[in-house]
Order: sequence, then structure tokens, then C-alpha cells
Amino acid sequence: MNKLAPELIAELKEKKEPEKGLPPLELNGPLVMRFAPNPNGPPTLGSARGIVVNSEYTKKYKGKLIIRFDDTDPATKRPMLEAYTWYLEDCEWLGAKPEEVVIASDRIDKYYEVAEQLIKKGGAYVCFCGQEVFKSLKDAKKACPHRDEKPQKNIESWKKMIEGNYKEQEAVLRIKTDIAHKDPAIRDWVAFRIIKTPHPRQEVNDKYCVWPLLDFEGAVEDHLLGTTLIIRGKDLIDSEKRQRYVYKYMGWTYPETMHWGRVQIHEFGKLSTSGIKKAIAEGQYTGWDDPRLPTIRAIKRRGILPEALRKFMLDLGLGETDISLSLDTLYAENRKIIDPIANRYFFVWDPVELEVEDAEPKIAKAPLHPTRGGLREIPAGTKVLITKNDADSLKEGERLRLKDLYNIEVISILPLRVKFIGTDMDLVKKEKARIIHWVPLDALKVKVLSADGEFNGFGERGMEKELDKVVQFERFGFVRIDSVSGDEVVAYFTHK
RNA sequence: GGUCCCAUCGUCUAGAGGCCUAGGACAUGGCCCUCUCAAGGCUAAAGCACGGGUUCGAAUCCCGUUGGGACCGCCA
Repeated sequence: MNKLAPELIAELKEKKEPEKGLPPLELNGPLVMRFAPNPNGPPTLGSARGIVVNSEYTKKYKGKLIIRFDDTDPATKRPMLEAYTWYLEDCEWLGAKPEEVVIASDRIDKYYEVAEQLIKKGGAYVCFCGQEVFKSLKDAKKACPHRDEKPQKNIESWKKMIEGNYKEQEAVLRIKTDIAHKDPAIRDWVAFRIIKTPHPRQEVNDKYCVWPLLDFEGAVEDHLLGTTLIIRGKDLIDSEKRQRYVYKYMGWTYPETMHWGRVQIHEFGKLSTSGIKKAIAEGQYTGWDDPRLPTIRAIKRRGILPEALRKFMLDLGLGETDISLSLDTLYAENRKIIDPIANRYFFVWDPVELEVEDAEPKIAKAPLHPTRGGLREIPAGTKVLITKNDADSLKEGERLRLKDLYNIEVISILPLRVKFIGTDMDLVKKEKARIIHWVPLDALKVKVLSADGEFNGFGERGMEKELDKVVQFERFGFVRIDSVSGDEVVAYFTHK
């Protein structure tokens, strides 16, 4: 059979690799998508899903990708100025190239125009009810007294509102839906509220005191930008129902929508942007790129490659099921890319000095990579450093090998004494002696930062040339060389 | 309480009535390879939430139960 139809066998094997990733799209026109974050903190792993999924589709179907900053809340989820840049940087890092960048806070006037039209059409009204009052009316399916006000009167109130004649909480603009709608989430929702806190962007500052809420801003923008497909988290499913009222009043066509379920990551649990912000201010984290954080900046600094993160996100597909995943899969993806290229070095954490009796100074020749070739030379004196873990586990009389150097035998444990017993590999091959790593006395001082804390020790020379690269510390794990100053190296732990 | 959504190995996911004896990836166990406790190769164990229908035939369609989630904010 192999002889008769080798191509059939090849085909069978190919079929074994099923297609994973995003479902195909059925398009009947051009594709325009947007990724719309609130820049109130740096992009996180959650943002990465949005960036990757949207950019993947626009790449695949030659569509247009827009990044839109939904920064219309200067108070509660106050935007962070640096975050605008961070989003653009991280998009680029992830291989997403938005053709257009839109900042909502620059376009408030456009939203006001639509609001005015809606009021004139009788689709929106200024409501002076307090929050609690309106809630109880709404829950009872009852209209508030302002609901039936004439458009003319509403326009007057609206003008007064945007001119700053009311206090915060005093008035809002509501979209008229169906006050008896069976879903309470849909009933006459708020489109604009008064916020007197200035916007952090200098260009905007205190120019406006009436700000749209996401449902309104997003609804108008998606129309203005010509969005044809929206993909977002399913927490925004109800949002669509609310926004459709605006589209109906205005005679617009609502984009197609798709949603993904809630994502939780085992390793991070429930960290909110505001919670992290507070913890950073209190010094619990070193910054937004602290290796313990789920931000893209942190992931990047740890040496996860964008290709790995992209594949990880795409493999999740687009289910509406809530998922709870482990970063192990991301690490495995990353390892597949990194293992073939990362050079190997010795790193001894919790170092213990070991004098090897009868040894001659020697230059060890170790492969830079197990298969790719290339050698590194490590000059060893008669004293070396090994990790405390290894030192503690030695037994009297044990024979073992210092990797790529020579064999030793333990003479005694207290005090720890070892002696040179040759260089023959048979010790490993026949006696199955174990192999431990080591580092010469004049090694570089190395600190490794990981999510589980710091590791301090010494690493062999050569790694200082790998700045910003991911290398493997043998018997330790992959690590990204983050900084080198003099004889000191700081590395970020990537994964095992 | 109201509205809506979801349900396949431990974890993600493929599957859109017969190709399913349910496939893959990660994690786990074993063996091989290896001067790293890595990677690689082979292999093992592991799943259609439950109960009813519809059908010649259901993981796939319908109903119910159970379980999970989202929304009901002048947050996004």
C-alpha cells in the first residue's frame, strides 16, 4: 500500500492534524473590524485575545482593522496617558497593524450631534430622576415623569446640560426603549451623564462635562467607522440589544456580532486593573511589567514570544463557553519556538563552594545548544560553585559528573570533600552516575526574577552577550536576559 | 427576583445525524534517546452533565433537570 499510494498515506497523516483556531467567516461585503479598549491600564492577556482575534480575521479576509480608545470615563475608569502608547506598542508586538487609530474623547461633538437628532426624533430624553428613584420605577415597569416631555423641552434641557448648568447626578440623557421590556437590562438606558472631573488628555481636559457611556459611544462609533463585524466578550451581549434602539431610530444597520466567553487564568485568578494599580502604588509589585502580573508587558519581559501568544489565543477559537485555562499551554507553545534557538548556560543558584582535590585547572568545552552546534568554553579552576540543592543531596562515596568537565567522588559529607576521579564518560553511561552543573568562581553575579520570587547566584560568562534574548539555564529553565551591568546580570524567568 | 447565554478527557479544543471504536494539544504515567530534571520519538490512562423524546441511526435536533456564567451601573 505504501508503494501503491504513498500520497494517500501522506494525506491520511495530514488529516490527523485537524484545523484548530478561528471559525471561517461568511462575508458578503468588505470586512471592517475594531478593537476597542479603555486605556485605563496596560493591555493584559485579555486584551491580547481581542487584538489577536480581530487582527487575524482582518489579515485573513483582507479587511480593515481599527483600534479605538473608548476613553469616555474621566472619573471611575480614568484613562492612563501612557496606556494609549502601550496599546499601540503591544499591538505591533503581537503582529496587529491597525490602519486607523480613533480616540473617542476627540469625537465627543459627533456624539452630541447624534444625541440631538435622537432627542428631536423622540428617541431620547433628559431625565432628572435620582438613581434610586429611576431604578424602582424601572423595576416596576413604570415610566418616569420626564419620559413624555416634548422634544423641544428636551433639547432645551440637553443644551443646558452640555453647557454645564447642572451638577453631577442631576440629569442624564436616556434612550427611550420599552419601559416594560421583559428584560430589565434594556429599559430606558443612560446614554450621557455629567462628569465634572477633567479628562486626563490635555487636548480635552475640561472641554466637556457631559460624557457618553460605552453603549452610546460604541453604537455611534461602530456606525461612523463602518464596522461590519464586532467580536467581543459575551458580557457585551446585552449591550447589543440596547444599541439596536439607537440604530433603529437613526435608520442605521447594526454590524454582525460574535462573542467569546469569560476567560480566567489559573495562575492569575481575579486581578482587576484598579486593584493592580493600587498594589503597584503600595509597592507590592515593581511595576506594570512585574513578572507576577498578567499584562502583556510582563509576558513580553519574561521572554514569551508574540508568535506563541498569538497561537495560544487563536487556538481558543471563539466559543461562548466560559473557560478557565492554565498558562502551561502557552509555555508549551513558547517552548516549541524557543527550545531550538536558545543557547544553554550554567546558572548556579544558592551557590556552595566546592574544592575538587587532585584536580588540574581545565577549560570545559560545552555545547551552546545540544543539536545546533557551537561551543562555549568555561575555564574551571580547582574550585567551583554548585547549587545548594545538589550539595545537600550528595552521599558519601557517591560518584558523579560535573557536566562537560570531569568526574568526582564524594569523600565525606561533613565537611564536604570531593576528589577528581577522571574524565571518562563511562561513569555516566555505564554507572548511570548523575550529572550536575557548576560554575567557576569568577562567574557573573546573576539574579533571576520569577513569579515565585527571586533566585540569586552565579552564571557562566558568555550570557552577558545574550542581552534581550531568551536562553536556557541548564537544569533550571528558560530565562530572558533583561539587563547586564558590569559583572551583574538580571534575568526574567520564562518557564521550565 | 427578572432577562439571556453556555455545557465533549484534569485543562483547552475538533465535531454542525451515519466518516466517532469521539480526534488533537497541554498536563500526568511508562519506555526510548540524551554529558540538562529541557527538547524530541513511541506509548498508556482519561471525556460526550443527567433524564426523556424525534429518527433506521444522536456528542450532534427538541423538551426538561442539574450545573456554570453574563447582564439588570450616571463602569468599560
